Amino acid sequence: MARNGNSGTLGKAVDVLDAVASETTAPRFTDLLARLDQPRGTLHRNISNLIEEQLLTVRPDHSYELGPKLLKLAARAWAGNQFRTIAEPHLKAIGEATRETIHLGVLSDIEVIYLDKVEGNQTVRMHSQIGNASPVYCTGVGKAALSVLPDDELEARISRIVFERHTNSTLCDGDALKTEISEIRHTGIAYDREEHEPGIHCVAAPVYSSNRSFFAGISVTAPSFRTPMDQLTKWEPLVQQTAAAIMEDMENKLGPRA
Amino acid sequence: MARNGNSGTLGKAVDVLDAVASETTAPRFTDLLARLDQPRGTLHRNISNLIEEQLLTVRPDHSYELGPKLLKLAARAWAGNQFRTIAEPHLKAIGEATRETIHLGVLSDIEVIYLDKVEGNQTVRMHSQIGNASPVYCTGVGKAALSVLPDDELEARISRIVFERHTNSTLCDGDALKTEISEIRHTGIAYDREEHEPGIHCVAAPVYSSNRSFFAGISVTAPSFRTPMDQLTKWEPLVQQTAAAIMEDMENKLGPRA
DNA sequence: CTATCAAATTCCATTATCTGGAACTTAGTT
DNA sequence: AACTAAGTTCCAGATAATGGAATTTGATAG
Repeated sequence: MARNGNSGTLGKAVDVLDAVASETTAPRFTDLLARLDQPRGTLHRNISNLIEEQLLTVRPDHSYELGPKLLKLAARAWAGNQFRTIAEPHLKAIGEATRETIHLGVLSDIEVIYLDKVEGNQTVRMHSQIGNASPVYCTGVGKAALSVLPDDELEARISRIVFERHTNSTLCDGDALKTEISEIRHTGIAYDREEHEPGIHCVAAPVYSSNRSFFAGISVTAPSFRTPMDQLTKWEPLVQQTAAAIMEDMENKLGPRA
Repeated sequence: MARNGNSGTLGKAVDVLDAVASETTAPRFTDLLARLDQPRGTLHRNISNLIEEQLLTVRPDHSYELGPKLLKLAARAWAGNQFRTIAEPHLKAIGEATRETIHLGVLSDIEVIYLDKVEGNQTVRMHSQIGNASPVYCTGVGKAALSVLPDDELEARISRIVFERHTNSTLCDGDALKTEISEIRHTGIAYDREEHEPGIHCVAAPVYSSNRSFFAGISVTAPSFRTPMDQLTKWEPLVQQTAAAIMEDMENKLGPRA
């Protein structure tokens, strides 16, 4: 559980933020001390610096919370994100075509971070998902993005995964995942067959640019009781076309050279 | 324009993030070099470290963009934010009562960072505002929060403001602002009379806890063509009651001691 | 295709900053 | 009031950041 060993001063500081972020309940000093093997003095000063920068906040009971400055930076990160901006109209289009939820996610080490979400049904609050990170191995976008990675990178990342069972369809070992990835490499389509959340499945396609080492994906997500598997299958071409259209826009807008 | 002088290694790194965030167009290395007086070598390594931590991303044309990791951290920061969680039901309630847009913002130096937003009319995308930072001197929430600051803090912060005219009602000097703050201190209500955006005005009340040095505010925002000033005036008690209710909840849930 | 100039990246001896063990202070408990 | 656990401060030593200069890369023009 101890997530440590990031090098450099900045790395240590980010480790602290990660530790605070990954606790479900706001940690106190001792909790962090136990979790991150940084010595007392060091940890204390790292925390003080983070508080100084508004990246961390102290609660009245001496527990720590991520600071509002992160929200400010993230708002800019979201608005300024080039890939997201380019993809946006395409996501809206496929959202209207399918009337289901569309996700745009980018690969970040062994997680998928969602950059955007278009709802078929507009009742759910948007921001509840933006920025959320999910494991690669049990999401459509994650597997799609993995499938376009060069072999050595794929190996390296899979070896770093710590599998956790989310549903009884979750692929829980590296070999099963590798087998599925090689299929996805042929078909160009990835499925999440209720592997992350029971009752939810999706079709996904990769969106990437190898020479920019950029790996992402889009997906159409639906509840399985309402939208059966064969409907997802019918959406395959649409998902692939949308992915292709986004990649084409990227090539054009970013210039054809690497 | 040069925003520099933050001390410590982490401070320098955050300066870089701030610089990238505050440029409207993604800056390249030289742009940052000019903006932040960090020497070439130093800046270069700082940038590399930030990229390593996924807090910054390089675009194909060597310009820099804030990284997806910020979105991940911000999603946690938002979800875990204690104040926001406590305020949420109250915001919903006043949102339903007024059928207008409700903002929850927290004071961060001389800016207001919006923590939450409840729409009267649900067509606008939620996340477009979360995390957005606005100047203190021309927003209702900003002025409300300033009004509950101790005198010395108030002075100090006002002296740091660089006023910029947003509309022709914007208060553009410290004295005008101080005069208005002292009125707000009596009434407990702040207005933004189209001072930030033309056609938009709002009523706001402070939400704070001096002994926790926590300063924030809530506001009801409306387009002036649809909702005239005297309607805002009628909402004064409601806004104050909501603010009071949030503060009471905070006292109860955080424990009465400082 | 090659020359030219600007921008980006690397290098490394110096030095400031971070490190971390231990002593100290504060808060909560029996 | 005494005790225990949690949080904070201190400072000599080690490490990682600094920053000027040299090198490489890349864009633009001839």
